[in-house]
Amino acid sequence: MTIKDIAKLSGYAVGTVSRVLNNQPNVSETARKKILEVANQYNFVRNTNAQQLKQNGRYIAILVKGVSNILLNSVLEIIQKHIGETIYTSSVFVLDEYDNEAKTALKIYYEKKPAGIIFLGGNPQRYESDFNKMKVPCVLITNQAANVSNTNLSSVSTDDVKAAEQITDYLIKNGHTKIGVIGGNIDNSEISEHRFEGFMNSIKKNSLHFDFNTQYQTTKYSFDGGALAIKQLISKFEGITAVFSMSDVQAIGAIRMLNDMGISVPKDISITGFDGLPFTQYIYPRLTTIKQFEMQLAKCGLAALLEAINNEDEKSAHLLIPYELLEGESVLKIN
Amino acid sequence: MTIKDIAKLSGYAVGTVSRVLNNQPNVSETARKKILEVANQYNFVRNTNAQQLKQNGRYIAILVKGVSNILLNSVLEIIQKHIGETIYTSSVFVLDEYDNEAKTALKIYYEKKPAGIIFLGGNPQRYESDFNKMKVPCVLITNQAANVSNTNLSSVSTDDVKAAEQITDYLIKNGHTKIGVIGGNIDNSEISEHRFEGFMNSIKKNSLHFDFNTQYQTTKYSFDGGALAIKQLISKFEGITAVFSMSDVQAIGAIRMLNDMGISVPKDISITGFDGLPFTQYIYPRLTTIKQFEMQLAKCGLAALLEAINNEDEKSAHLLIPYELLEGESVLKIN
DNA sequence: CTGTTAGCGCTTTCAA
DNA sequence: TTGAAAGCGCTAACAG
Repeated sequence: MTIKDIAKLSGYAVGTVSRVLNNQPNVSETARKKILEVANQYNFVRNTNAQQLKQNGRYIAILVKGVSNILLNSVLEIIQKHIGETIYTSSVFVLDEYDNEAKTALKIYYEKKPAGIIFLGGNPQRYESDFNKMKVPCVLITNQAANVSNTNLSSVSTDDVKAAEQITDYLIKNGHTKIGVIGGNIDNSEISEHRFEGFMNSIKKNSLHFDFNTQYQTTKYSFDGGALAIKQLISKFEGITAVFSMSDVQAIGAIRMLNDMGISVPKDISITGFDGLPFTQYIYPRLTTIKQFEMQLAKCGLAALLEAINNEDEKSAHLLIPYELLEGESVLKIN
Repeated sequence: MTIKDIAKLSGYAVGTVSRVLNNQPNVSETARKKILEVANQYNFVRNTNAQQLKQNGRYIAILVKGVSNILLNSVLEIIQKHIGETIYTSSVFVLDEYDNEAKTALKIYYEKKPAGIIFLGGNPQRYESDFNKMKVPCVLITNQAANVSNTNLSSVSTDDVKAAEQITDYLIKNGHTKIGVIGGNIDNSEISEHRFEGFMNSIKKNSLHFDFNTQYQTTKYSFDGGALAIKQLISKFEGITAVFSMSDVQAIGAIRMLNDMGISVPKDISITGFDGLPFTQYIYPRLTTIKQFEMQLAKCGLAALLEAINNEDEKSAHLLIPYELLEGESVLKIN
């Protein structure tokens, strides 16, 4: 079944069929009806390869960095659904933590000539030389990409700075002053940098003291990372009563490790997370954390990309999405 | 950059360039070298749309049902990586729980003319009329598809029956005889059916009594599903000391609900899960569960598909992958 | 409003 | 071993 067949069957020419299928004007109602009828009858579906070959630019590539990231997966699902309602087609490429997202994107860029690229997670702009070769609108979702010279790149992310500040405020309000931090490397992870910035804003605002060497533990964003980090933090930070952890998974890993060491959460140590993953609200103790809104991240991200695709002269945008502080059971009020 | 350009630049014709790029014979070493050199120099990448348009059949479609399923996501990641090492290209389509995977697959089938289709999760064969229209090898991963007339469909899954039997044996060995079950609808979920079959094998083998009405609670595969189910189970099944839950998420939901009701796991009630998701080993109590091997599911699944693609006359295969019983802390030895 | 046709970039015969 | 050329299914420009 090709449009040629449909043309023959309907008695019209391929041009007319194509016009109907693309909802273009300049087609009589009669023709439209007849052609649609035949197409439906034979369950006709356009060959996207041929279509894409002609009109380079009805295609959006989605790169997901870290499939095991539950947050990204919800966002992905929403985005795919919405793209389906536009004139664009899309497909998704899955990368693991160690892949170079810019390199992969570049390959796809040459291969498929997409109209736009969506990065879920990752930091493509870090690999400047590859990234800048792409002359296509890109949007980075969940990670922030401000301060980037490349005007192709928009970003939509949670306001990490504000959120981190608020949850730290919450710890302090509950009487904690000796707060340790579990996070990523603030020198090469934008996310960690922003969350640390927010944390420090709160610390300063409340005139507390913070010694990076003894109170901050750099580690991976994983259960094990959290487990390892808390062990070191406890041994080097005397009197610690609370931990600000930069992700839910690290917090969960830390809590488990504390349990294994005979230290109870929140009785002995309070802990907060970041992300608001569903499962954190089903464990004991329910985690006090920052909930990110997947729906908004997804919708705004896609909207920003489409905007950039359609308005050539549009500058890149950098949006911040609201968040919510989930009060769980992992923080104890002291004093 | 098209192969035409490469042809011009290298002094050869497009035909020769194409042959080189496809590693075909009948090309002189000189030509091969020269062309590869030029291609590399200009960072040439073939336009896959044009390629696919010609040779319908170097493309594998991957349908993922339920993105939030962590197990499927690991499997997906591995599969995509491996396809990259073959002559095939792939892309993934994400469906939610309520989408009809057979319908979606059929659309892709017409649109893209794939060489094969991989279903991660889902039960496409349930929608026979649509499913049977597809004359392409398909493989279903994580779900079992035996007893299916359609010889296009292979499946690779964990041996649910055996695994369920073994973990039930484990409960019984620990002194439990009053065991409730939290699972899906065994009438329309193959997975639930198999796991229940295994469970019953153990029950019978150990000459225990089981009353479906009071001891089985049907519910969704989700945290909330588990939470709701345990509540009902407890109220209708007097003397219950253990719960066989058909998924980790249901088990976690149930444990949280029990906590909220002041019932302790495993002190008052023992619970087992199924899937072996990473986070179940970082919570308290560590879940006793069945670990499925993503790596093997992925590799065998892809292998089965490629096999079916290459050997037209090959019958569909139905593989069972081993599993492992993870002994956590959610089961108490009684008696 | 409709039909005809060039050509997207590639692979693959066929002939040289 | 190589080149020339047909054509995959579609869109869009042009002619009518």
